[in-house]
Amino acid sequence: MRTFVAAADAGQFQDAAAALSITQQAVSKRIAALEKDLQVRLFTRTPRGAQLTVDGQAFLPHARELLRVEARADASVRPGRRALRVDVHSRRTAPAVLLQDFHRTHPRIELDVVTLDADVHAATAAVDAGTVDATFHAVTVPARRLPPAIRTARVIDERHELLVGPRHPLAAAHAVTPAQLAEHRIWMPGMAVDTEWSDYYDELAAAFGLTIDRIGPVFGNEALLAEIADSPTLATLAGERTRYLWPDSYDLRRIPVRDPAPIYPMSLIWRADNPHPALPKLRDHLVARRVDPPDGPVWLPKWGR
Amino acid sequence: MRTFVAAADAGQFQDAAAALSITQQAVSKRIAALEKDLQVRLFTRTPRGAQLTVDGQAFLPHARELLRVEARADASVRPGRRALRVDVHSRRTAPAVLLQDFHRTHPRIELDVVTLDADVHAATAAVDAGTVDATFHAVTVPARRLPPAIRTARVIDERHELLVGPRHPLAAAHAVTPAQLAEHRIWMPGMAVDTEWSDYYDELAAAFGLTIDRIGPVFGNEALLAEIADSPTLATLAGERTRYLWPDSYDLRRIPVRDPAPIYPMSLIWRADNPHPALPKLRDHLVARRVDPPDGPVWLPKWGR
DNA sequence: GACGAGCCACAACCGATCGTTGTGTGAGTA
DNA sequence: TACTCACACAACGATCGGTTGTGGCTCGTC
Repeated sequence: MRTFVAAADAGQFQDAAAALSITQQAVSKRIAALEKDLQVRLFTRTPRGAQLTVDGQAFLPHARELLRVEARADASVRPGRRALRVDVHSRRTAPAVLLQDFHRTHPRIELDVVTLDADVHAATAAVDAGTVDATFHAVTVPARRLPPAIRTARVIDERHELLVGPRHPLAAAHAVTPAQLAEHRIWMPGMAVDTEWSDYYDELAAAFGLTIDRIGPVFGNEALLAEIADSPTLATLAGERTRYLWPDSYDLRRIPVRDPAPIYPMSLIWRADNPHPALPKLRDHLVARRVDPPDGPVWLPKWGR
Repeated sequence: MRTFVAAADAGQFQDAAAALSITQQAVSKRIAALEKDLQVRLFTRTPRGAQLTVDGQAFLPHARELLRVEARADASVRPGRRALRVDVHSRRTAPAVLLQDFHRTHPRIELDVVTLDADVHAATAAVDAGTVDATFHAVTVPARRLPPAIRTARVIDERHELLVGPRHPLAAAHAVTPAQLAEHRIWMPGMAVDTEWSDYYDELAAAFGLTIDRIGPVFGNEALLAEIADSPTLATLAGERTRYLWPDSYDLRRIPVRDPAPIYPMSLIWRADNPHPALPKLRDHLVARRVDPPDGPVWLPKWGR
């Protein structure tokens, strides 16, 4: 591919060979092999050089694209100049949404979004070890108990919505208060114990007398949404910016939880001595995008106050 | 890359090897070579299989993308299942704009836009020979004088705009008539004689007593625009949907030509027995997009009436 | 019209590459 | 302790892909 592009650019095999530091014969062979593979003639050879055929013309942009993608793939992992690597705990929640927004406004910055499937501590350790450049998590411990090189900045205050089906008693509500939820069953299957999320929802449940039910097999979000759409009693909580997709026929309602609005605070976590040039840009972007303060009364967990 | 993706999908080298019809050892070698090249570990080997490292996770989507691009590159030229290949005489004029629109509404259809730099006859010959699937041109001869397998459909009726700089006497006009243009000099450098375009503009000039000036060296569109921006007398004609880009400082004006509006009629040209499945879709799309009839009085060349 | 220059293709050769078979190592398991 | 499973290492052979050498073609020039 590289040889083909070089030959197309040079207009003749000899110069392309020089540019690639190989012989003209090698270029000829490579092009011939490519043509044989594709079963198509890419150049018309003339005594003045080689000109692209129509097929060659059509192929050229694809070849260039291939080289671009290869360079990006390389840049994504090669030590020293790899893309900014950020861990999110799910590709559907606020951190992923904000990263997508960051990518839109800074399309030139190479970004790799990975999911380590780890809690705060393991993810922080990964940042400390340098396997990822940053992660988004709720920081539940004071700064002095973190590894010394680690820095955090609170960049997300995520409010909640109640997700219910059309037959649920709250289906028509414009907003609900946490106190109102006490009478209803909140279902959040698959939330593991002893994580930052369970800490948060346990404290929330205790504060407002909620019943948050985490039992039941985990069949994934699609199954959860299908169950909720169908049930007159089940409901679940989700972050305001969480991306859920469901068929129109489900007729699910997203109802803001307010007065007070429970806030799930999340921080960007990075290493102070990480020299990646894109890191401060991400931080600035997130700070600028922060909804601060959310309007109306809010509720925060103890560790977030 | 293919081996890496297969191994990542399988979760172990053995199954990937089976899927690729090679031995486990070969997979191991390929992955090791890739890792050595990238200077990064992509898998953690366990007695249960191989799991992606964070680097591997980051690399995987790029690897998949590379394979996709490769498949598209292949499909763009491989005989039998290549992309729909359409010739336009310029990437800036209406046909290219309409193709882009077609691509937006049918993103799944592989499309290759090429420029043969040929007149109607040569382009029609190319369609007849099968080097391109279709071309856009003004058809100046009756259907019976075309090769028997060739079909045409008039799909574009392009109106014109006058392009002038801020010091031109017509700079402030909301519209101009062809008759008004008789007093002004129209500059269209680089328009070769004995082509469909020169035929058209010669007839237009004769019909309204215009002075269309085709002399002068061709430095390209950018140079033309710069000259026009600067001149109080020069003007040029352009198709309504022609994409021109110029700096704001040029302050160029695009003034519709109306009463009557000179129409440049263009047809899609294809071979009746071309079995490419995307061809009828393109034709239908173009017919649906056709502005038919353009409102207000129009002027057409003899061969277009 | 002969000749040289420029460019690409073909042929012979040779070292590197890549896949194969065979074997070793380590972790989990009966 | 022995067995299984999965990956790594080693040796070997075919193929690949590069180089050098050469020939054919076209064009410009004398």
